[in-house]
Amino acid sequence: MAASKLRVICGPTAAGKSAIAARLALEYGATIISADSRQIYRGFDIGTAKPDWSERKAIEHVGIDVADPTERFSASRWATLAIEAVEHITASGGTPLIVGGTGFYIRAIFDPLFAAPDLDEEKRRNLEHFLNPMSLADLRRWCSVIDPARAHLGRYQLVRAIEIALLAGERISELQAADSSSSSYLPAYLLVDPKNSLSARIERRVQQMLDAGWMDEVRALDSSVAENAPAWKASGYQVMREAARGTIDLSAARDRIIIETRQYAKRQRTWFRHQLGDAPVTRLDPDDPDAESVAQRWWKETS
RNA sequence: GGCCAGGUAGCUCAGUUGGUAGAGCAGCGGACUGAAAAUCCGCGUGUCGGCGGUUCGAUUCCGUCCCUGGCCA
Repeated sequence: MAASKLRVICGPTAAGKSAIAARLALEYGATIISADSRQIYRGFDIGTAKPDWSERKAIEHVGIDVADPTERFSASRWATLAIEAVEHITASGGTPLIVGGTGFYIRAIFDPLFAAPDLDEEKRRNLEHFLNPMSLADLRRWCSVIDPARAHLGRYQLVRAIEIALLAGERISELQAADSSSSSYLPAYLLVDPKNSLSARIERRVQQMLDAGWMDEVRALDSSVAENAPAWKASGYQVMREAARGTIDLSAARDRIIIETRQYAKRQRTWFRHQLGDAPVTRLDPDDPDAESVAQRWWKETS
């Protein structure tokens, strides 16, 4: 069976992906699948720039509000959900459009993750109990013995590599190499990135979030969502929580959030620069006068 | 006007008993296979406020001027 093409709009945060996606989705009757690891969480709305209710009424969105803030989500869970949505939308005559900035999630659709070995939950908990307090340097030493190909990575990756090696007797690096599964989809990327104005766009958007009542949202979440819930890891939320509690003042919080968001956007740019593989990528700068025609051409070329 | 404390990287500052300097933050580059808005790795030349003087050599000592803050008039 030939792989079918899937349209994906990606790019750094605050680049203007949603606006372009909304225009195309309205015009062509598409359903948007959000590829965003923070918009999955219920209640974290303003700071994750979820589409508001009027937008969601006009355009069908999936992948938003699908998890409780305390749940640890995963790339494979998202990929499963997204593929199901694509199949469902296609079967009922619609057109799926993937839109988001979580590159790792998006890649999991087109370059499927290896089938993870089942780990004994109790053993895993015990091992994590042992591993979590370890220093980064020690974790790295362990990993360089057990699965050296992963020893250069970050803390969570090291822990996972050690767990899989010790509990399943397999190395992630080898599971990966041995994995031959392939996707039934091919990506057609529209990479949205304002070369010069991203920083200013971020600043503007943070201010808009503040004006839209972000502080009130965070105050309410602080009293109802556990402090260590994964959803709090979205850019700005921990700083806003500090501001809501009065530990830092609002203007300092605002400055800090702008910085955090820029740093995140920079990591995204690095990802999209190197991790998209051989797939065709159409670049769009929303500041260019021909942005709209680039988007239209991209849509029509992809069928 | 007088006295005091400062003026060193984009910012906050350290330092050089005279041999032209380094931290944090910011910034930049990179990694990434079930936590990814996460987790990590790498990158530090800048008239050491200006001009003179002493010295083989001054960012460092001396003089002078400029700027900022504080106190006194």
